[in-house]
Amino acid sequence: MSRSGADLALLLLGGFRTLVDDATAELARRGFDDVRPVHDFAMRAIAAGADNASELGRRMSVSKQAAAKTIAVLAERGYVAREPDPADARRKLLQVTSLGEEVMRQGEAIFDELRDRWLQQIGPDALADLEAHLTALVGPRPVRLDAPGWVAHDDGGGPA
Amino acid sequence: MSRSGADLALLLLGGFRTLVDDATAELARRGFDDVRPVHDFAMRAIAAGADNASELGRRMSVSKQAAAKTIAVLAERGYVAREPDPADARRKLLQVTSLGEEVMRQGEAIFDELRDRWLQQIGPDALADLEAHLTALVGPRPVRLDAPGWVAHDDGGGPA
DNA sequence: ATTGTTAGACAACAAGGTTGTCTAACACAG
DNA sequence: CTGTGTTAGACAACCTTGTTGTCTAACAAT
Repeated sequence: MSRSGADLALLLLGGFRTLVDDATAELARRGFDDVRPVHDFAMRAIAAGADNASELGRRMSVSKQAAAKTIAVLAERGYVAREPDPADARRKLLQVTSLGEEVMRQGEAIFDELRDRWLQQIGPDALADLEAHLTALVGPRPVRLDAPGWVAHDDGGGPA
Repeated sequence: MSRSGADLALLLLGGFRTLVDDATAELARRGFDDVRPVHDFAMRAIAAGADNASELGRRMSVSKQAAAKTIAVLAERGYVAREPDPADARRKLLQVTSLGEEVMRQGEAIFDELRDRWLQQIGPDALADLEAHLTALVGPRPVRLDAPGWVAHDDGGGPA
């Protein structure tokens, strides 16, 4: 019964990965095989007002160089456009293209469907509790999606 | 305030990262500043019987080359030792050193303390529920800790 | 003995991150 | 207007964790 703290961590990671892997697979099935959740996340930040690389970096708690790399990929694949900012010649204005918006729409729908499936499995009350408790525990920390070298151990059951 | 599926994913990631970041920081504070949770995880697998690179790769659902790289790091830092296997000249026997065992011990203690803190915050019942539900939702999938970009690489590379 | 499988090493490369350095452009004194 | 500081973005070197591909040595089994 009594689980270890490491199990808990693994469980959370497992939940996250289950969701994300399924979503990515489904997104690929729908024709977008070159987008990852990070990209979606970045597009959302751009759409929400982070319209230049430095700002995007700040919002994602990542260096501006890292942000620039992500943007380069996104631009290359046609999900965001870059134009010179008329108001500041240093800046390049970012804009999510209609293709990018389509990805965000589909991504959202897929994640919602996935959540719905969970809802069916454990019931609305349990899911609401889970979310509420997690929210309380995580607190108001900025969302970072990076992190080289994370996880912990398994213990007890042993990796199957 | 019905949340979106994406929020749920972010919440799970947030929970995981909270735990892991705190644990890594605490481990560093205790003198182990060159170990990451992945390393801990690998050591545990080794201790649990994955005593050669190929087997370790299999258990961690990762290529044997990736496993070999991790082992190289672990060996370099003195957490595992490699000796030739007398029974099979191809193999190199892996063994967690006493230093490695110390890390595992500390890591376990830290994670348990962290879980305890959560327990204090939301109560034993809520935590038990959270774990039970997550377990049900994640199902029996193998633990993978990889994922650059959080998801499938369409194409890993290799010599052209 | 030939044939097939496995372990491990080496190499090239992907994707995401980090610093550091540099230039162009802005902002704001004085 | 000019000097000084800050900011945006680009470029480059490098880290980490992963991926394939290729190769040799060693084992296994016909």
